[in-house]
Amino acid sequence: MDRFAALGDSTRRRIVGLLSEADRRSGDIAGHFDTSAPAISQHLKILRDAGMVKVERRGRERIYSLDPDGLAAMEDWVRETRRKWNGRLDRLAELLEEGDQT
Amino acid sequence: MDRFAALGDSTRRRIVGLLSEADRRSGDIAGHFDTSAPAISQHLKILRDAGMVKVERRGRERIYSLDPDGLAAMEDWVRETRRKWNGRLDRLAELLEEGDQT
DNA sequence: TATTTACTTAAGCATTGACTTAATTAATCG
DNA sequence: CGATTAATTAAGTCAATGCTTAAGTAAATA
Repeated sequence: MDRFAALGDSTRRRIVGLLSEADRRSGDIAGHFDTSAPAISQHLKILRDAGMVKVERRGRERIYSLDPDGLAAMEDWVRETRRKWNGRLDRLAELLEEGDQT
Repeated sequence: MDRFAALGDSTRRRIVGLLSEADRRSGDIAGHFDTSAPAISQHLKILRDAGMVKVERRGRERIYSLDPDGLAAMEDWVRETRRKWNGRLDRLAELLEEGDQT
């Protein structure tokens, strides 16, 4: 599952939101949801595979943190899409000015 | 299906990419893919419902265009997530400076 | 007006995805 | 060591998703 598909799920988006505020233990994350711990663990695996979060083992706990590279990749896509869109508007404006003979 | 789920599919992301470059007829869009026209039509409906694209009827053609509001909503989520993440870094830097007694 | 063109909607099917409970792994504590 | 705690992996279920072909709608054209 790629980054976008991973964020297509609202639970996973909320997890990313939680991790943007602070690093958290797996159980801590699960505590924010009504679903079972295994379900959250599965979501975390998907986010890990998608490069959106990182884990660090600490004793029997696993500390999850946001992977800024994953977020940056998202930003890149959005920015590029926006850039192309804006470029069209700019070209349109140029055309209008030409016709205008200002 | 919400905006993020809609963009979770790579075909739909490519459609959005195409529309960021230019408005296009339904058939024109379908021509960029190997899948059938009905499949693309279904994707377009999902993007429409998610507020990512708009349609305008012109004779028997349908002209699709990117809905910039939909893109803006995406940008908002990404920006907010980034903002919180950066906020953490800033607070960390402050703590380091305090301890530093510079 | 009959036909073609552009596109969507319907129906059916295979796959994927999210959830559950049960079982497993691994670290800590009495 | 045996029990508890933290988390993951396994197995199974059910709904949702994406695709296909067939059928339907509506505008343009011969």
